[in-house]
Amino acid sequence: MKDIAQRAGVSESAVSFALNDRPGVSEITRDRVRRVAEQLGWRPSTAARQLSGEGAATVGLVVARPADTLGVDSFFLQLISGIQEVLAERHLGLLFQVVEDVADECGVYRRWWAEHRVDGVMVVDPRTDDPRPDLLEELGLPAVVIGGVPDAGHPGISTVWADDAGAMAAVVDELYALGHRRIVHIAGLPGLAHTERRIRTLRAEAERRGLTEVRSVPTDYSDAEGAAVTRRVLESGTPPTALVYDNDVMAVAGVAAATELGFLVPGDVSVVAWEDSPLCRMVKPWLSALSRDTVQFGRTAAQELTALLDGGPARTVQVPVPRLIERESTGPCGA
Amino acid sequence: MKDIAQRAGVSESAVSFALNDRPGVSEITRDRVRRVAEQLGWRPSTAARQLSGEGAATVGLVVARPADTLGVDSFFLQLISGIQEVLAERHLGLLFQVVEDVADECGVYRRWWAEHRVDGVMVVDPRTDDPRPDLLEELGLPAVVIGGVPDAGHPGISTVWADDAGAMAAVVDELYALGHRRIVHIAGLPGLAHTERRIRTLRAEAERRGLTEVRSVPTDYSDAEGAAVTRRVLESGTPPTALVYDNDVMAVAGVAAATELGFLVPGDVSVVAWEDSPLCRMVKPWLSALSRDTVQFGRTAAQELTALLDGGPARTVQVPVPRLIERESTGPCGA
DNA sequence: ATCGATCACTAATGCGCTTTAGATTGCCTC
DNA sequence: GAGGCAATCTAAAGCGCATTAGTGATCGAT
Repeated sequence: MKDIAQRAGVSESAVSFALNDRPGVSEITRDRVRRVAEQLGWRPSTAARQLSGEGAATVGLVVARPADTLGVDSFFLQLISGIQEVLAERHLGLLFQVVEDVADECGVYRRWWAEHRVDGVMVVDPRTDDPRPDLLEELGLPAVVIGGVPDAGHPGISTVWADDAGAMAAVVDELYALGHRRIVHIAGLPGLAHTERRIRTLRAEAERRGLTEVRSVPTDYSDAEGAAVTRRVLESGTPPTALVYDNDVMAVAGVAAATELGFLVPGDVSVVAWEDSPLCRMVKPWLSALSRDTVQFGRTAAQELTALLDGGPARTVQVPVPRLIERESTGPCGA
Repeated sequence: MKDIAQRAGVSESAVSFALNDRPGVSEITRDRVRRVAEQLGWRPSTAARQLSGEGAATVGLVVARPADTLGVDSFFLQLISGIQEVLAERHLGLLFQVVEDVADECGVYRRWWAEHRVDGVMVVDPRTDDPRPDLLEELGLPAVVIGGVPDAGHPGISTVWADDAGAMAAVVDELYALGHRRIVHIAGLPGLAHTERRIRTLRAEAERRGLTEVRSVPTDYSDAEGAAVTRRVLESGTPPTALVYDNDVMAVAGVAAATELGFLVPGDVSVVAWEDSPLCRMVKPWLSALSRDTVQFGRTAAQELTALLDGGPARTVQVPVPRLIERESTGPCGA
């Protein structure tokens, strides 16, 4: 920057004004400085900038999942690439961290905050009794919760959410219409907010229709548990005629398990996967799935965060309800 | 830090000495300062630290793949979680970015370098005629190339690599032993170094054995192309009796496509997937796959980078050769 | 008893940038 | 033509830390 000042024949302050579109320099000087800066390939040192009051030009994302259950679904990378698109435009960096559990995650937030490493964070996998919003509010770290429930309790935190309840109701509607009365929901991790919401909605919908043989079984999202639970419920006295899996991986593993037990899909049992992905079209029968635009989800979340960083108010925005794509794994109830 | 100095009754310099294990303070003062710092939950501002000569305490990772082909395989998240493990110990952050192509990637490196944002980077998906090592060498940015070939041309850059050639040779060995003489390799992206290496090795192995009906077909790694190529080669006059897929996703899609055409796996055609993952055990038949410890791969790479940051010499380290796990999709040649 | 050396600590500088408080000039007004 | 004002620019301070050059005090050696 000293170089620029020298070459342009002005003071460093003038350079700062010129490059940050601040008043105090004439247009011709501004242009000259800009040209010199460009020519020199100058970029402001984020460290120096940050030290003098600006932000860190970085947002954080921490994922709390054990390594082995992390890579199985494509959700995260899709989400991240959506986030990136928006952040890249504004030259914001994404600091990414994988940890074991939520306690560690809180530790990371505290550290980032103390080190002034990030201007804001994106929180994924919101949970019931989640300590993170409280913490972030306390730290004063702008945040957007991805996939949470609208939460009036934290005025500084934005929420981007999909209507899982509505989607679950739609799935039950459709299965009911197909004649299914015994439905098992192979759910995801018990602590997650959207898992609980789906479970509650399923129960409510069942009660509304007077269905007694409808239930949810929580799992860890892994293919192994998906298959195991599938075997268990299908081998019970009165097996369900429809299975709803909370992710694509379990659905695929479940179909394989069912087939092995001699159950035809969708003849004997219908299957719905909550997350759509190429996977659902890679196995036969093709899986009916709840589809949403995960990349767009990420974009929306990042937009909310940048809005927050710009001093905007916290908002709660809803992304489109996941749509049920009926393929080959759902059909009329045969039992 | 000023607070700490005040509360401990010493100067800021003393605090700095104490907390950085530098000589110049007595052990009792050091302890006292440490206690106060801990009590206050103090963490050094990375920005300030960086400004006074230290590094950014951050390493960068940029992935150049279009969003939709990104999430399909579990490779990246596995790799990243391995990387994280090592970085977290040293309180190094991981700056992550997804871009469209290598040109953009180079732009990101230039920007990071100019902004002093990272101390080093990890390069993935090395290519033939890759511009990145040259660039990084020019910028003087410590780097480790993940999955490259040993490269003597860049003294400042470490390489962590798996012996794809050896693995391919082992696969051909095994398939040959099973009686297969017509083999098609459904390869990955043409520009990638390991793709080319696998293709070359396959050709060499074929020539060595006098096999004429062995070839590679490059793809974009997607399930769609995997299935399409599978259909094309199986419908040709003399279809291959063994297929080697460069990733798990294409292998699964390929098996589905083959089955649909009436080919039995492994009766009519054997299938090997290059990358092992839960996916390979989720479909029937279970896929024989080349397995390696991707998380460990990431750990090794991160260790090399930290060694480089500590001023160590650039090295070339090899991770274990992927092992062929024979499951149900390979068998004796029936044709 | 005096000098140099060692130890424990403090004062002051600089990293690269933003920003506030001047300084200088030209121009307008009455 | 003197005072005032806007426009354009410069000087200087400060962000939080590391580091270098100092400052006393204590100690052992002569």
